[in-house]
Amino acid sequence: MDSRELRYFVAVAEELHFGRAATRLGIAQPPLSRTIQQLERRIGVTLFDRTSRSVALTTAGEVLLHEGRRALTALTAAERRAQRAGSPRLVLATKPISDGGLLEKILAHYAADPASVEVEVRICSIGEQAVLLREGEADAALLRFPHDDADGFAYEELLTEQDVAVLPRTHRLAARESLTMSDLSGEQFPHWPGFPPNGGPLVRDAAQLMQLIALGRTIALLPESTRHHLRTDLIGVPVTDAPTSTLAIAWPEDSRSRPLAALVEAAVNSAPR
Amino acid sequence: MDSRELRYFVAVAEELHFGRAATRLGIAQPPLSRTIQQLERRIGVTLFDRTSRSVALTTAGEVLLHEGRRALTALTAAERRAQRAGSPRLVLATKPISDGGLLEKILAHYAADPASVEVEVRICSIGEQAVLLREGEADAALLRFPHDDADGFAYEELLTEQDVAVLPRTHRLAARESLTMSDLSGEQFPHWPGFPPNGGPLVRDAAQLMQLIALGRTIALLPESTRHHLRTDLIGVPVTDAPTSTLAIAWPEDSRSRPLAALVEAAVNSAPR
DNA sequence: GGATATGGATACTCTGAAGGTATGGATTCA
DNA sequence: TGAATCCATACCTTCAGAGTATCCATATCC
Repeated sequence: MDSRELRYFVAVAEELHFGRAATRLGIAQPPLSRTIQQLERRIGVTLFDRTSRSVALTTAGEVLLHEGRRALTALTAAERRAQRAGSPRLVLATKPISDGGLLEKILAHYAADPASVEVEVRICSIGEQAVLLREGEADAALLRFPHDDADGFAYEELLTEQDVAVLPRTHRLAARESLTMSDLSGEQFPHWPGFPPNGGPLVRDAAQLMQLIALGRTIALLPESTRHHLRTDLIGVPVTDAPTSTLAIAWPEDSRSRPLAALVEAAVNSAPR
Repeated sequence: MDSRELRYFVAVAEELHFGRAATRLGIAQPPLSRTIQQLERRIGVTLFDRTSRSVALTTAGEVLLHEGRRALTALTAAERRAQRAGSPRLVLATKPISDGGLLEKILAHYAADPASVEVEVRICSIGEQAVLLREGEADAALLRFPHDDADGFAYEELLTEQDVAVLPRTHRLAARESLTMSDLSGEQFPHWPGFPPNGGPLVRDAAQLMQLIALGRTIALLPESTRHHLRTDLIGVPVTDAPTSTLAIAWPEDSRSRPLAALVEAAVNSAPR
């Protein structure tokens, strides 16, 4: 199959509207209609049930949307990885607050390796690391289980922490030595992107989250290590029965790059124990 | 990136010769040279070191070959899976001899499910199941670990067996009650495709293997269950310290098809214990 | 060392696929 | 019933991709 056709198909499948999809693709509507028809004819299945008023995916269309997206990201990933293969430099994707204080150690450890190359650290917004890794923009990423998803990646677990409640210092529970989850039952938690809305404010990055907590609009359960770099108007209070999460370094399963292997090793050696 | 360019690149990378690659692609050499030049220019890296006498992959080229092959199979897989999504039918890929006698049970179990759909069984030659699964030709495959590789697939282990030595009845060891690996040290084992040559005859399918064993040209270590359907001129002799192998059913990690889930369940329920 | 062969690059020509505009025809809605 | 919406069709245009002929560099051989 031609990747152009697939890109067009995905656009229509996402918009469920030929006109809008055409605009998004920067072409006129008629050639888009034709291309989709050609695609359907060539592969021999109907992809959309369309009336003159509505467009809906068929079962086959749903499958093609799902698998096709994968194929397209694989395509762009191939290109990006090839581009970056020339320049001897690693890109490490990480979230701003949840590196468990390990990031500096990892970089120092790795830099001590005489064969080390330059490491570019890309601070990502929430959930973005996996995308960067999948699209070949990054060589490795620090992920946090179970929040992040490592399917299709190899990974090494680095450290497991319990969450603490991050509260404004003015919060009624801020002075407590420790809390239990039931103490937090009435609280408003943030709405993480990619998760179902829970009534809380939508949060895209760490600074924004901290600001919202400071304003008393939400509170959050974050890994213990974040306590070391909280703003002065916030406080982290232990929660005895809080969930734990595990920091891991992940990389594309099939990568056989030496510098990457050294970086992973440095990360593992930087982890406690 | 355009999939056409990538296909052209892969052809040249595999042939390391523009003329041959062009022939293979069914086009003339000049447009191929131009397309590769355009690709290099667009992504900004040199993919081949070429003199007027030789063509060699650069590091970036190697990366693109590896990743690009993946992307192309993902592309064809997307198409095949979409094509097959319409017709309610499952394709199960398996090797001819190594189903552990389980295949019939699985099919019977599954057919008993009132919601079951037709199952096409594709008998594969060695190592072909993973390819069929990867390319979207099959919905599930019976694999044998550690011989087969399940990377990128989900799987359930079904049963573990110890290998027996399959010998011609005329073989000097054929009458023995049992053997050890050291008894077999002087024997000629077959050359499995995809493995380094070991001097033995290259074997592509089961019938061929059995024939070669009967002729005394080779012997093989095969799962115990194959003893039930050996030719009468062959015999399977237990080997006390032979390696074990595990039969598993594998499927594309991200498949969410109901009939497939039912088939997997039937397979698990068909397995001993 | 000159003749020959090999193999990728370049110059040019041409065709068809991809894109554009105009419009048709079905459905919804006021 | 008329207007609006939206996908399909008809027809035209353009440029990317394919072809042929040829050049140029290097290896090979007598």
